[in-house]
Amino acid sequence: MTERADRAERPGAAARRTAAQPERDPEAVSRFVERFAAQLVEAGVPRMPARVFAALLASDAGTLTSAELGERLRVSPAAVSGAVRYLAQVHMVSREREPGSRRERYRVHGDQWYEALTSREAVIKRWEHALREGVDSLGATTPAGRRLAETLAFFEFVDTEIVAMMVRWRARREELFGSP
Amino acid sequence: MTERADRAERPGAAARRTAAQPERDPEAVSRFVERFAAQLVEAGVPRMPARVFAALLASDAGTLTSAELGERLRVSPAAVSGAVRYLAQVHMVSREREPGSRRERYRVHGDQWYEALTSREAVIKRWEHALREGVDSLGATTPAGRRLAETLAFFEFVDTEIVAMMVRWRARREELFGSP
DNA sequence: CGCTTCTTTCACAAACTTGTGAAGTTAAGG
DNA sequence: CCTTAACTTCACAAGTTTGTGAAAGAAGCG
Repeated sequence: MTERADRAERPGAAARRTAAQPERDPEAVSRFVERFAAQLVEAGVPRMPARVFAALLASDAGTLTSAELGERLRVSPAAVSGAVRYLAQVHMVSREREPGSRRERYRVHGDQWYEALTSREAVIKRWEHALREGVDSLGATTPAGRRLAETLAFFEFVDTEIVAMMVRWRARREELFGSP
Repeated sequence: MTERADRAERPGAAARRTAAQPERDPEAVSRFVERFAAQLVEAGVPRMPARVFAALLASDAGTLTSAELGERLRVSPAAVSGAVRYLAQVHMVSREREPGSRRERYRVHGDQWYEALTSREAVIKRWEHALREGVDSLGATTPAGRRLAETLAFFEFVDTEIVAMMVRWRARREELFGSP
């Protein structure tokens, strides 16, 4: 990826923008969405969920309807549906029904998704389980068994550390951004 | 000379098995390898690299040659080659040339790979970069911009925390397992 | 109630991944 | 030097994954 500084905007633009715009410069938003989504994809998130998620992140309200998502990402309702199902399953978004409309609204929990992402509780638990089995069946006193046991200990350590870390984060966040 | 690896054994364990096993019960090893690999796959690691990595983890010496890997996993040399290239790129294994032979030896750095896995330095750095761009182009004072800024702050926080955490881990590890 | 609007499900085609055999490359050992 | 063992690269076939259009399924609103 080369340096293609195609800025659609000049410094003044941000100031000029006023309440009239439903979302700021769709160009810029889309650029961010695609770039951030690409990074998520590299980290192992399936593509469409990554794009949907990035779009939600970049929305002012932090919520979008299925229709809005389809429109912004230029994909079919079916694709949105699938992506949202995935994201809900891994707790990166939640769905809310808007009372008085059959529209569904998807929301990124600004302050929860990255906690989920970082800790990956379920994933780590399964690793630990597999490692424990390995230690048992290879024998805790064999060189390989010892290696597995150490790895297991590491993940257990991380588990507890992350809990503490998130506590510190919430404190720091308050300090930086004020109370939620 | 292929079979001189994997032999630093304990008396008790050796008694239960027949003395001449090149690796402990290949059945059990293979079962662990496939199960652990499956978990890695679920976490986003490509299949063959995951299997190769698990096989190395479960080897007593912590190293295997390309030929040994191919044999244990029942795959072609080409597959091993590709998998190893991937793993080396993400620093989960390193390759060493055995002097006096054209065999290459792949090693899992018992105490480094999970550090790499956990911190995912490069990945997080790229996320931060994408987020910074996003804050800039959406405007730091817009709601969406603020959300991105907070996410960015979180990752920066995690960066520094993880460094400290790994220091604590090394201490704990020594305490649990003695010096490296 | 039934119309209308929105969402989900399903079968399938296109696009991408993976692993293979075979040919190519490198370097040890005669 | 030439042979040969060991690994790598390449083109391609098999197998997945993805996203779509079409049709069916909810749910407000008249």
